[in-house]
Amino acid sequence: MDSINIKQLAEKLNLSTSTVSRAFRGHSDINKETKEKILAMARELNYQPNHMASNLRDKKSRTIAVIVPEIANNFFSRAINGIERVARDNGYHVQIYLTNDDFDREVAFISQLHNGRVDGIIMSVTGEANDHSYMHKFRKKSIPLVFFDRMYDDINASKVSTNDYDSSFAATKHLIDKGCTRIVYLVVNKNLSIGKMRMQGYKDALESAGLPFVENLVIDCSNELIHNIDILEGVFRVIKPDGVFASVERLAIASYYVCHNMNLKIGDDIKIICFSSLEIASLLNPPLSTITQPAYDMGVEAAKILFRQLGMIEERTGNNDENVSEQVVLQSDLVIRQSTLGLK
Amino acid sequence: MDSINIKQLAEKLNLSTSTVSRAFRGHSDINKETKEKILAMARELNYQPNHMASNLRDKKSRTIAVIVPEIANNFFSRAINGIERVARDNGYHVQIYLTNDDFDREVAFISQLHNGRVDGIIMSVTGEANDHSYMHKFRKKSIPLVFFDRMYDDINASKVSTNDYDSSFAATKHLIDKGCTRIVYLVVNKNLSIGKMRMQGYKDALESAGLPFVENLVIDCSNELIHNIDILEGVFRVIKPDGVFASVERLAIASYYVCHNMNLKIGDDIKIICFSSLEIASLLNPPLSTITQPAYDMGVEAAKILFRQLGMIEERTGNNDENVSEQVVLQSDLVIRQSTLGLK
DNA sequence: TTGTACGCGTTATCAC
DNA sequence: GTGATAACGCGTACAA
Repeated sequence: MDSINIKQLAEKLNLSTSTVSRAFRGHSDINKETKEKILAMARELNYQPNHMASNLRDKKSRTIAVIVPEIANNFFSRAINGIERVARDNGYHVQIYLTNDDFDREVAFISQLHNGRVDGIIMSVTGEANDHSYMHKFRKKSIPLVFFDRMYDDINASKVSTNDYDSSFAATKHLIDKGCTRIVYLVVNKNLSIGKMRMQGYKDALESAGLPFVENLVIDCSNELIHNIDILEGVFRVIKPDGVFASVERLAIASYYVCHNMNLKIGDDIKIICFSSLEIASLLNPPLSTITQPAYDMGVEAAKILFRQLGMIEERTGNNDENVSEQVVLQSDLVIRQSTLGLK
Repeated sequence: MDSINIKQLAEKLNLSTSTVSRAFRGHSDINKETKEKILAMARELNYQPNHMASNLRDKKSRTIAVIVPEIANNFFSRAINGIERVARDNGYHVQIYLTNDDFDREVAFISQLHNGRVDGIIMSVTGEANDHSYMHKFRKKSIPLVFFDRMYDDINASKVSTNDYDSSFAATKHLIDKGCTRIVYLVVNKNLSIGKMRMQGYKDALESAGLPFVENLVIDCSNELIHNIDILEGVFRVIKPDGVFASVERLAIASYYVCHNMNLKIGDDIKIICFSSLEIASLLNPPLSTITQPAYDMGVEAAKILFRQLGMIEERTGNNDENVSEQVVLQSDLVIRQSTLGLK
């Protein structure tokens, strides 16, 4: 431990620690020359104010937490990219927490983070239907929380989402327009509000086209590829759907594997569309039609809201009420490709 | 700010702060009953020891930094996944820093992190050929550093890599075996040691097959898809290679786009193979042959080394020298798919 | 313009 | 088994 502290630096300069401190904070008046001298010496000795100490003093960690289900996932990694960008611009640091869709871990993270370690939290929740009233306990504390994409409706916090209902409606309608009549809806977790919204869009699109909503066509899947392949093989064999609407990317991927295995021609025998952030959707065999969410922008928006609540950015309106929670809805893009078109 | 501190908690219990502190640290002897009473009250008042204060006291942040070029990237996001896993198991927190391949940012991060904010650093460097002697300055400090995948050879630190040379040799040999004679090598940054290793494997494989190494067949690319497409269109038109060895995934992706545009049949007209962590390589059109790196495991290894150096894990050997830097080499897998096979 | 002194919240050391 | 106290490193009110 050969790092130097403010006291030692002050001694070397024959100055008091307060003066040295001032040189870094820029605050109070300080002689231009002494300041330069201090900074020069600091550079030479490679001194930097200890953050733990500074943070303890002004009760700010200059750090935010990002809690997500997983990171090896196009959507979340891009969102984090956006968050990091904004955080860095504001001089903040970003801590990552992965729940792996484990509710207990989520609770543990949330609890641990309310001890001054971070100034705010951005999160996308696990899908567990458990009681999440535990969060209320923390909502009363001063640390702001922003949800993005996956959220708990019953928690009062700022939220960044996309127009899931409209997108789902449009995607389902697209399948119907292309001639599908037996469209399965693949979902991992029906309890998530986002899952509900997407399913509602699917339902309503069916209805408005005069097609019945059949409970059996809603397929519960998991996060395990192997498991999903099992499930879908059964579904494709028994139900013989002519359309697949996957609420998340990995379910479309599983569908592709199964179709390839079963020699089903995607686009012809069965049309597939899904929510996805896959940048190479057009390179798949066949190119995959997607509802593309603005993942990066969602991260940026979520972070901006958080920093606004942290007072780092001027309020959007003249309103200075820090407790107002913002709701932002971004638009997804429906990108039609071969998987829902078939042979041209 | 309605969070409570140890003093207030102590008052409410008619105890001293030391006793309360002990209840949490488990340390010294403490009456079972008082301890329980304290923990109960703590739970009720939702008290948690302030980490800034604890950290300041014992000079540990229980936090590590992960510096990577980007996160919206299969390889890095999986590696981070592995790192987070190990960190969490050790009760550590993970901070993410993205350089976006900007050398200045890398330097800035490294500098900022040496003020007690983190206890250790895991990083994959930018490709810049600049002078990185600045790192030496910090190497002397006590905070441990572990490189993974992309590293600076001249910096003495622990390193986790894969058998890049062997993989490259094998991949190139595979192309040659499949009949390729004009194989281009696509690279983003030739200055990286990893780039050099991979190119050497390519070179040596050519040589051992009696093929000449032609400087013109080494194509410098960038990180911009649009730009790479431009470059590759020219290359494919003028040089007319029958084989492509992409040193990173995104260059293979760009090649796919270009081949699709130019109506080149991948696998037949031109064979493509690359380093990649793409889980859906087999769903591409055509399925992409890859050298698959154990990204997750690399993250795990890097983190384990770091924690070993932090003294969190018992040393591997009986050797207690903390300054010994470890070198770990993991094996990549060569996975042959249609992109290098052509029509069966 | 600079120096002095205190407190941020915790925990280890020492005394009782 | 418990309480008082000092110190971690910094930043600011106050004094000079």
